[in-house]
Amino acid sequence: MDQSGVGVIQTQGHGSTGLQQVPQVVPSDSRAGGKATPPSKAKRSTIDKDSEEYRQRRERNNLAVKKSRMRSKQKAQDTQQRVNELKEENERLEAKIRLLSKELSVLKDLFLEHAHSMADSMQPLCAEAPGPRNQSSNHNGGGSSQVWGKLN
Amino acid sequence: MDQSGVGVIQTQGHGSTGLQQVPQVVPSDSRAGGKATPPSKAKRSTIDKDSEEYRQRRERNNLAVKKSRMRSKQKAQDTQQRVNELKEENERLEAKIRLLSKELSVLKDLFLEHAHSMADSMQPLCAEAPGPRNQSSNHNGGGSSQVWGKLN
DNA sequence: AGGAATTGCGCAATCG
DNA sequence: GCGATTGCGCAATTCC
Repeated sequence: MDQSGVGVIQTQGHGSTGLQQVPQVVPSDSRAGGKATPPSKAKRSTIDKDSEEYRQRRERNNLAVKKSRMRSKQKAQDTQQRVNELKEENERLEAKIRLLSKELSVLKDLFLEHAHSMADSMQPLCAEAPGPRNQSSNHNGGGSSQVWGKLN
Repeated sequence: MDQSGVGVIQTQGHGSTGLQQVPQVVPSDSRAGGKATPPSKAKRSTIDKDSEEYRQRRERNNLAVKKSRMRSKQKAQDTQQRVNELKEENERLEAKIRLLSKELSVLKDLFLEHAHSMADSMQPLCAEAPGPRNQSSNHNGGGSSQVWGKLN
């Protein structure tokens, strides 16, 4: 980068780049709201660019601008990074969900098995034997499952 | 906003705002790499601001700049929104994890209860009675729990 | 009243 | 050669 910015830089007329100009801003009146602007004195319709005070103000503002832009850029970067962090966390959470789901599934299978063996040991009374011996609990993809209906 | 930009605007020297200047860019040589810059012809060290072609280039560039900045801003906004979306999703996932954990806890309690009643029904043989009657399964905050050790 | 912070804009140098 | 980026300064506004 370079950024000679051509314009009106030198604090004075130090004469380094051979640049010269005399813009002379003339805002005519610089009023938009139409309020009452006591033009008392009318100042000098030409903002003396050569004024010491003017240059100081400009320089301070330029500094502020640079600072503001730096922060703006930094913030953008931070936001981007936040996105990455959140993405990672999301994956971790999803992994955990997969794990918990699997555990739940296993436990439910164990439960069914137990229920069946208990039913088997009770031959005399209540003779009932469901068809399929089940195979892997209820694989409900994503519906809270609620254990099994009861047991909220 | 205004953006008189002080600078060198008028396509010509139509003289409307009383602005006047004679910047005369003189990059001296505009060389940094120190490579060989065949100064053949040497062109005109002064870029005629009044050139028709110059104004066209500037105008096109200004347009491009505006466009670029718009996109940049848009991108930043999108990124910010992405953060919000990810945050929401994160909360959803965490809620789901809480739910699954609770279900798991309940199931484990049921399991223990069953185990105990089964042990109770077996009085004669294997006379063994652990101390505490357990109270609410294993509340391991966040360690995969692995159901109970076995059953990977 | 006033300075710092923002913001829109144009310029010029670079980049691709 | 040209559009896209980028750093910078200016000026108007806004914020404090």
